[in-house]
Amino acid sequence: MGRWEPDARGRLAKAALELYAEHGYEQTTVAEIAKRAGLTERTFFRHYADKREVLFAGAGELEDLFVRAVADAPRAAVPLDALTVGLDAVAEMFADRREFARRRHAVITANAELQERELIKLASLAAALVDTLRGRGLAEPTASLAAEAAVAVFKVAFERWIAPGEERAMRQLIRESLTELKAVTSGV
Amino acid sequence: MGRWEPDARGRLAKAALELYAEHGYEQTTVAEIAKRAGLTERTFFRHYADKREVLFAGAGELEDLFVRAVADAPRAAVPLDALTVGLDAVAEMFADRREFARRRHAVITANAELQERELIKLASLAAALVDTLRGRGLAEPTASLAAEAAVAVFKVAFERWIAPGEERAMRQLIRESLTELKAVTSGV
DNA sequence: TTACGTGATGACAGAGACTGACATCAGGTG
DNA sequence: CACCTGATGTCAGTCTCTGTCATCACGTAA
Repeated sequence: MGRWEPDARGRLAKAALELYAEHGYEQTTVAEIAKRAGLTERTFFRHYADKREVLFAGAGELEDLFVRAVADAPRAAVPLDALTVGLDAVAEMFADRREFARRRHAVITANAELQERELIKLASLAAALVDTLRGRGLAEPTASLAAEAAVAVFKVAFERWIAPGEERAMRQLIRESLTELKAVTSGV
Repeated sequence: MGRWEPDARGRLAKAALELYAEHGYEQTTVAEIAKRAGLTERTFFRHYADKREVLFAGAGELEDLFVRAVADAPRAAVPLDALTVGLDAVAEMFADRREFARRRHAVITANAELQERELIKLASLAAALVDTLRGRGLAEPTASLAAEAAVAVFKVAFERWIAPGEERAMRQLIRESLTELKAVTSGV
């Protein structure tokens, strides 16, 4: 056995989600999270930049996955179709984590600071998509608008996917949201 | 003359923007802002909920203006046209404040925490637009997608409007961004 | 085996954001 | 003149987050 219990980072994330869910984000102190994980407050801040970031460790991977899928989409694909390839990749990644996503999202929805962090992660995703679309030859401001549209579709589809009782696959909800977006922007 | 210098709130906002621009947001303490405004730190927090909010006092008015314009758009107007009425109202409100908007936006762009706050203000705007569109009879998720699209158009047009050397009116940039959005979502 | 470097953690002090409670006091009101 | 009100000041305290130094199991090389 090593000197320390393994996976300190994961233990902190687990303790934080539990405590945020049990007592609320604001009512939970970092010292409490660290204690439940068998560590000290100082060590928490070595693993996570701040008290919010502990809920968003997976955002980078989601961004990488999305971006890579868009970049690898057929060169002939129209921007929105390339973005759809990325959306499908994200849907697949989430597929078997619906309950975890529900718990996590309930915590975030209950607190404005956490929503802010979620929004900037989505903004970062949008910015990365803009770069990728530009790399595919799309000009501004079209690239920004297409990226924002794709993120909007993701947001809407995700919220529907985690709605209580919802059982349809995220991929299907993404398809429906894309269709709705096309309809509403075509001025019907 | 009254017991206190007038417009404490405005003095705090002015001092904060100046100091954030001069030394950066993080390097500025609330005590310094209060001192420049001739007040104490405690009084700052009576006027603004936190150190960031002092830059976003106008967000509520922008939201009200936008929402009211959409609500008052002709009943026959298609969602995107109603939203365009709102965008035009916002453009008019900004018209004579381009230099102030540039200074303020430069401060926000330089700091992630301030960007988070900006994003949640835009999310609040989007949520208010959803309510308004629902009031006009639009169903979900179409209402959410239309609102997100309108906010995306605003973001893109605003950024172009404050770009160095840009002199075109915001209304025109909004028109162009709307056209781009329609093109990209129609799959061209 | 011994000496040394490395990396994850702990301990501690301190700055700064934010809050609650109470004090102050000019101006209005009866 | 007594009283109330509202904006501000003062002070103590909690919590987030950071810098710095100490600790110590483990791996590596002489």
